[in-house]
Amino acid sequence: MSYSISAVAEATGLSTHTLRYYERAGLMLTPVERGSSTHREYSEADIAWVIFLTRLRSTSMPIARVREYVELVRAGAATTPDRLELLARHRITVQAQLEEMTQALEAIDYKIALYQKEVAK
Amino acid sequence: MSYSISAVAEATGLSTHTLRYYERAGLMLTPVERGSSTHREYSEADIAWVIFLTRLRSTSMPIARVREYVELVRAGAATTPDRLELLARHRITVQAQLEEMTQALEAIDYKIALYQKEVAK
DNA sequence: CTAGAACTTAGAGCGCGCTCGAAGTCAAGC
DNA sequence: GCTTGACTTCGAGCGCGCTCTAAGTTCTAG
Repeated sequence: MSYSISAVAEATGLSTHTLRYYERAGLMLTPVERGSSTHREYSEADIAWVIFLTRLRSTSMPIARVREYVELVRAGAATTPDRLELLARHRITVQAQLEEMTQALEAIDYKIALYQKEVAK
Repeated sequence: MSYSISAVAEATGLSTHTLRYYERAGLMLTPVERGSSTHREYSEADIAWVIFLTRLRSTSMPIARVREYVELVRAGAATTPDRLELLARHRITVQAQLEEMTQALEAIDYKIALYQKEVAK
């Protein structure tokens, strides 16, 4: 079973523009298949990868670093330790972001509480 | 007691460039005082505001929306309900970001675990 | 008093990550 | 077979948020 680019766009929340851009940018594990036509045919595995990709992006991994990671994957099993390290490093930044965001949420909630008290008067 | 721009930069982690940029962009509650010279003299309140500002920014509130908020604050107590709504709306996006990031962390941890198993072999 | 570091303004420049446009090709339904 | 809308490539354009530059002024230490 394969999926059109618009189906994948719908499924992932990315635009078709962005999907093509990611492919051009070398972020796919392999170029997407074309079947008999010139149209892209995404496999389930492609979609799973795009979704993981968006996880990396949503935690602000720069596209260049995603590409590094992709290149390691393409280079085969020997790069597992490098991939591990890349992800472990990224994990640290995600943790930091989570903490920053939690702090920010507290600050916002504090102000909200003040304003609610004020409005309730 | 007042603080030089470089002291504030140090305290907040922003660059002096960024601090001036924020002021120009209308993100300060009032323009920073100049005392007897042309140099900025930040008050404690200014610093507290800059820090809150960075909380909004670190949760991806666009500068234009921060400015809206600032303008409401400047407009006085009558705008409290509007400020409340603005922050409440923003809170929703912060929650969403937190959830997205938590999901991403899980995905990353899953891969890390796989790689660790692989490496341990 | 002087040297040098820190500050000033205003505008230009930049990096990132898309996003769009143009011009053309292809596929599905009538 | 034809129309209509989705697809193709590839380069240009854009919005955001800084970041830097230049040229000049001011503060501080010796």
